[in-house]
Amino acid sequence: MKVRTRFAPSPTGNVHIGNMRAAIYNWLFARHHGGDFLLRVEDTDRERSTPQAIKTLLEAMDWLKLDVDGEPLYQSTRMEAHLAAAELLLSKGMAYKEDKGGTGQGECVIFRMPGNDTSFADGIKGTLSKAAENMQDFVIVRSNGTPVFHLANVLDDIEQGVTHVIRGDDHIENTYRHIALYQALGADVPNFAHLPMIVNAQGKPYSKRDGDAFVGDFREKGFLGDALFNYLALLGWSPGDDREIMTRDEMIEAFDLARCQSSAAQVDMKKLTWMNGEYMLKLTTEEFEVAAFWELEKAGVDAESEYAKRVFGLIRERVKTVADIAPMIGYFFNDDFEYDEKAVRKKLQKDGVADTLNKVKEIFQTLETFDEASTDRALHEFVEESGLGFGAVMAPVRIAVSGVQSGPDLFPVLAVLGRERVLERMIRTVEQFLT
RNA sequence: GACCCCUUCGUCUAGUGGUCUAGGACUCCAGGUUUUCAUCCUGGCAACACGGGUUCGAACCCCGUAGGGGUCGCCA
Repeated sequence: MKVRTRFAPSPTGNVHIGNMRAAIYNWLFARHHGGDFLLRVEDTDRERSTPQAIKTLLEAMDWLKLDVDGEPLYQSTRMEAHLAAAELLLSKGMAYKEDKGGTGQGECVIFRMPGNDTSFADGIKGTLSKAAENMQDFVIVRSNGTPVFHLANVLDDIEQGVTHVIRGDDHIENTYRHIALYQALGADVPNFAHLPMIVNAQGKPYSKRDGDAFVGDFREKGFLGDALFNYLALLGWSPGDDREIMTRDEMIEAFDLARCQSSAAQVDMKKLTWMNGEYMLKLTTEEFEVAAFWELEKAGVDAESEYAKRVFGLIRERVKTVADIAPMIGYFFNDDFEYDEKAVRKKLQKDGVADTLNKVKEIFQTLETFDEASTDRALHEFVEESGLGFGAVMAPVRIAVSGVQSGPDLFPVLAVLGRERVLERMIRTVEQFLT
């Protein structure tokens, strides 16, 4: 039978990375087996399920390149079928109505647990079981007449022909109920696999306060979709060898539920950042330029020029995230850049620095050409003649033209900025800090 | 409280009875290359939760304890 998995989020405007990882595993599993990966939008909460929220969800999936087979099923269109099934269960005596009283809410429909012990083979955790006496009847239709999650979820999985339900392990308890529902409805029980949760840096479940846990946040922080996908895929799963940076095809080929971890995993931003850096390196020059362009647009800089492309080339291999780009090269586009206080205090405001900068300025003025090779040669000569350390010359010059003490190779930076700008900045720096 | 799940370096993990004085990656630290910055290279620190069994032999099997997490009739 063809494998069919699904991702069934409720669109609330944010997609938690725990959910998104579940989506990734469903996708990987389906692709590995040549099956279908389906989407079901559980939009029964009309308040929160706005068109905007659904759009956000689809964008997140698109960003991670999780392509869906077939049309998405919107749960809100299935209410009649859900209620009809409830009626059927009622008529067979498998469910009953009850007025919970007190609140005067009216009668709800309650599913009657069949009273037998249940166990199932979880694809990740192995055999799980629960005794009948520990399972209670549960509500499937609210007193206001709307179907509850358990009913809707199971019916829609049946409708979509889902063969493998891969979801968070907070659903384990629900699974016993769902199995009873499948059986009561005369449907085949699918295979289940329960993923451990993703926790915050304190090892606790993510809460609203933690931030950091929504897919959109990672995008805003400058991470690449492919990198986040790779990172999340490896958070709770490993191919069994030492591979970490893997292509989609490699991950699809190696993916196996049995190799998934059954304990919770913590997100490590440092490792994600490292991995993202590796992916930044893999970007083509064009892809990098596009990313850099948008970052600068966001910062209000017009970066559509040959000059900008030269600047991008300087930092091409030294950014870890796309968010690193703008702050690293702001001084190329803005003459009123800020000076880093610490850099000024430690490297600039020292005896002799004014002298050094003035001399270097004079040297630069007299150079026949002002390019990478000539400035390089000239500064080396100056270092030798003056007897100053290389760092004692380079650092002040760098801070004078960029405001910071670290950055791309200095000589190319000088060349791209051009003689005029370099001289202006050196003069201004001396006036501002050294007089 | 009841029921269920989980437990290898700080973190992600490899490991399915002997090859484990426990391997890799990220982080961190120390050297080195680069007469700037970053990269890069080499090395180092660092773990089988605890206690009992079973076995010639246990990180791997069993039991217990502790700790963490989840669920507990109208959220999904």
